[in-house]
Amino acid sequence: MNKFLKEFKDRGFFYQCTNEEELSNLLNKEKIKGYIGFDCTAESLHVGSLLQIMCLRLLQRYGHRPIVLLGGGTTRIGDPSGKDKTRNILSEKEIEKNIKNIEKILKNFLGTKDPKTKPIFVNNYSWLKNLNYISFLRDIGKHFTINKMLSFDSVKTRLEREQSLSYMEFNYMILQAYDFLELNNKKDCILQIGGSDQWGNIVNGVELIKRYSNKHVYGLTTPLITLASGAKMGKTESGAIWLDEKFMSAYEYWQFWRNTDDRDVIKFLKFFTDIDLNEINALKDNDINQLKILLANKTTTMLHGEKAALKSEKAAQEAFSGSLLGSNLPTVKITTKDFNKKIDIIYLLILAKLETSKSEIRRLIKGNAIKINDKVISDEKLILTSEMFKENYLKLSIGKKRHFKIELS
RNA sequence: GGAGGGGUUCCAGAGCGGUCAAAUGGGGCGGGCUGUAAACCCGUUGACUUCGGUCUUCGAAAGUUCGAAUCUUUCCCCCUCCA
Repeated sequence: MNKFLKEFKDRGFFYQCTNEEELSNLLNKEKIKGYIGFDCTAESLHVGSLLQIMCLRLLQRYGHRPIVLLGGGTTRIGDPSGKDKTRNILSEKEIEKNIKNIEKILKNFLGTKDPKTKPIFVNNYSWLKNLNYISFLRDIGKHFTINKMLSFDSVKTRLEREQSLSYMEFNYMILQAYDFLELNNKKDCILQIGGSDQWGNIVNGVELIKRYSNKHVYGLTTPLITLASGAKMGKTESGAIWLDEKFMSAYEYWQFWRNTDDRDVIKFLKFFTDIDLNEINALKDNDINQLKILLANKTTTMLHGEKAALKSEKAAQEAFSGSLLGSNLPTVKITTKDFNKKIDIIYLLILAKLETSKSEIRRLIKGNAIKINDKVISDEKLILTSEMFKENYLKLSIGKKRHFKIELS
């Protein structure tokens, strides 16, 4: 088997392939281009897309060239896969903004100096916007039968649930197939990778290219990641795990990985780091907490850089082990002016925007959750005094996991 | 078009004139145990509070009543069955 495919499988990325043997042979013979499409509905990507990104990284590592397709056009339509309702359609401006930001994020993962494997970014709006309806129907539409389109899961579930499926959305799969054709024609792209929910869309593209150009191209899908706890990857109650400093700090990102379930650690090391598989196997019996730190460091480095990762690790050390005042902790500043108003502990948390509800803060205090300099605060009316500050800052903890440096300035 | 069922706090889902800020389960949050894990146990889960209470919530609006999530009317939205 081709080496890339082997590692793809060994890391657990593999779910289905349209023609594994042929693809393997081809990959042995030449360097190819492969693409993944990203939806631009949100301003940023979250951990849910990370597996796909890692696929492109792996491809790149084996000397192939990744193409990132930003769905500027298709986002204007909305993919019905996995949705039981029509999505909100975004404005042009929003989509443009999202695309720029998502591209920036992906460059963190796929950036390289090697011109041969440098990622190619394309926006399908550039070819979709000018499609001529009649010629599109004649050239492309004729290759799709309604009979088959109706048999796709994404369509079937909608119809079964009697949720309306607009003609616009119904066309999504054709457009995605057309994207592949376009990339094949213009960029000589012969592989599309995607999540298992994209299988139908991917196969459509492969078949369209076969019919239209009589060329063989391939599709590869990744499994849906299931966590040991049964929850969905990357969604916590407090929100998505964003791959973007703007929405989630490096420290929080680091913490997300540090808190991985024991049972998922090895799996995640394979999925989300570049660590050699032999090395991971050798590490298996190491202390599980050390492995989590390794995971957190590698993933954070990849996205936010090594400096940010190390800083996060340090901050975590300071926050969780001992009473050392953590200079690397997330910092919240309060002004001397506010301090002079004799603010109490409740107001401090509001002022620092760490909590929004006073009732909630009272509850936390009753539950021994609030600490100043590692001492439990039990008096909700406690006024901040200058003795609490050492060199203008104090450590404030909410629960066991949220630690902050409050700085007086 | 005809006949029914329903919209309740983050979710599921009880309540069907006062004792309802609303059972129960899930989730969240906090505490304990531990390893910043899992499992388990306990507490908590509308807002504000001088901790006595006060204010705002049960699809929307209006009404009946001393008093409504619960009754009436109109409106909006879902679902099931029949044609």
